[in-house]
Amino acid sequence: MSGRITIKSIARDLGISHMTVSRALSNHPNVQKSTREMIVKRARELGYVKNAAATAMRGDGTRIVGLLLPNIVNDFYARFANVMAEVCAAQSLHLVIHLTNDDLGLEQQALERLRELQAMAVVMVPSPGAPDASLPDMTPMSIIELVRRREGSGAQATVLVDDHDALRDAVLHLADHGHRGIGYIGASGDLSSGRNRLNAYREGLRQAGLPEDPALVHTDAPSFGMGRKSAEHLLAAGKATGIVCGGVEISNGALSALMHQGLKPGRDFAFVGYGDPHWYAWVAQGIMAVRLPVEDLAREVVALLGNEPAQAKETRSFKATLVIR
Amino acid sequence: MSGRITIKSIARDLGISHMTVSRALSNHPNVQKSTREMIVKRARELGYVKNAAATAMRGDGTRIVGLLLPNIVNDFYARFANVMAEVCAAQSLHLVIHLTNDDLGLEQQALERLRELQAMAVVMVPSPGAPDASLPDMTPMSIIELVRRREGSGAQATVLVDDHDALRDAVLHLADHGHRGIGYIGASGDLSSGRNRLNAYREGLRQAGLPEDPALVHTDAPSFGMGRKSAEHLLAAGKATGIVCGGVEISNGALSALMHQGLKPGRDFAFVGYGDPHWYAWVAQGIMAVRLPVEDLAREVVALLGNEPAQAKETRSFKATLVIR
DNA sequence: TTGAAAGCGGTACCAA
DNA sequence: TTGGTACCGCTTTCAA
Repeated sequence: MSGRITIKSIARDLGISHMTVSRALSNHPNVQKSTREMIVKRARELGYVKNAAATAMRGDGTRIVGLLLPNIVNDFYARFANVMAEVCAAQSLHLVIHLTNDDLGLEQQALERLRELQAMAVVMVPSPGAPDASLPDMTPMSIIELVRRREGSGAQATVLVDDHDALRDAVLHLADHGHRGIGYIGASGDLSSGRNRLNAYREGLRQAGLPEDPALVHTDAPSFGMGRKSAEHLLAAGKATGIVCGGVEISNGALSALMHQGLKPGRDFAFVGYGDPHWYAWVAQGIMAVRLPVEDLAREVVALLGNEPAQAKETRSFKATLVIR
Repeated sequence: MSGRITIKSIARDLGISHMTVSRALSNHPNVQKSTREMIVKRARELGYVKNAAATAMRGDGTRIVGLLLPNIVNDFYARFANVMAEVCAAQSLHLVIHLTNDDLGLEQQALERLRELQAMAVVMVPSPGAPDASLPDMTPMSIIELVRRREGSGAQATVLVDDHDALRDAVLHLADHGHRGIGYIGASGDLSSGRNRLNAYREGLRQAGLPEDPALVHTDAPSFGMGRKSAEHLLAAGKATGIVCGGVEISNGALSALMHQGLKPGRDFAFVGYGDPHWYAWVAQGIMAVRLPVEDLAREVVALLGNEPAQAKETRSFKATLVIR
């Protein structure tokens, strides 16, 4: 028996109607017990699997979930993807990953491809910047925004990190330890998350009774390179004795600038990272960081996958915590 | 206009045959210029995308590639997945990720799901252990094995790391620095890669004129936990002054055992990791490691994706290098 | 309990 | 240059 195994090929093989085979393999009641057993046995022998394309064509939906991340090397995104993959597998969902590199064009391309696949849902970290308003809408894919919120995006739900207190506490902690020049490197205000984090930093300064010095604040489209460059500038300017980061890639970039100059974070220079890869504990005396609730985020996202697009737009957020080292 | 946009709905909308629409949107020559322009314009307005399921049903193949990895948190796998995702996107291939957790059952499940999707190819790191021989074969998906080779697997190709020299050199380097109790933690012999790495370690000992002490060698199914436990045993036994690792997860596990005991790798204890996450450079004085050619592996794998299953089974390997710190 | 027909969205093939 | 038909694999609906 060659070629792909279908219910029809099995039916031909057994000399019966393909409908009987279909019913037997879909656990429909109206099949004689003996017939069903024979069919199930033969199907197993032949290694039959249902053709997902045929199911999709009938309008029964795919079990495909898209995941759009800036990259998957960053510890935070990797861990998120890992949990997502595990939970999706448990529900026999397919996880299709696309990397956006924080680029609107790549993001748009990925969404289009997912629409071709008829993905049932897309989980995405929206890229910074304003997308072309004339783009076709993505219905009927339900879209869940992660970590960042894009205004007027038509997303069904948003799952955010509430990092306000953790970032404010980071500033307060550095101030408590005598730092007066506390720099901030974060995302620009394209997305609300960027603005919120900057506000948390400012509130920290205010509560510590420190003035805000614009020279100590760097904001732009977040990336590893941006974090590194900003940290280099802050170090060169010499006004800062500590840095608080507001972005996972920024954090690694800024850290690399410090390490490159031979500065030991926590000893030569105060540093609070954003996102807490396990190895932060092992660098120098351990690197302080804002820890993100990855597991909570992922589980909430998967829980939302089942929801119908008809539901009201929902926003959930989970608290980040400051890890002091 | 509601519902999903199809060539038929567009045809109805324009009062023409769906065949003309199909031709216009597939760049067939036999369409009048004016007609084509009108169709293309309308399709763009409506946000038409081709239905991938319909294409698949016709037997034209999907553009889906499966990727099976033990996990995606480990730096090596994450970087591999990242490069794969980038290259796949450039060729408008869909990358479907499944995590196996090095478990044969999960691996088998993932393969079955991918067969339902009619994935054109699967790239997989085979799990340790012997799979049930009675399992249905996976044709017509072409399978590419990564990093590990499973004997008699029916894979179309295998892309390996040639780490022999790097591991041997690691042992020689430690011996040069006066170490006589050099432990090894690696995978057991289920897969050839495990055996090869152990052999490289042995050859290093031989060339260094050191005897092999079975108490210094730990091999088992590779995992973070196995690496950590093995390292703890080696440390407790007190015969080893250095450890060489033969596996990416083992390496992180063993390292965590050292750090947990407050030992500084490279100062209190010699340590050679396997796989070289960028932060290895930042821990203690920097951690020595066998660096894997991630980029080469990924590009080779993607190059092989295009090959027809008819091709002879091909094996390519890329050299790892020892990074001394 | 079983079977036959129709349709999902495309394209190859033929007819006009 | 256009249009009609049939088919891919599966299930819903109706008929036997």
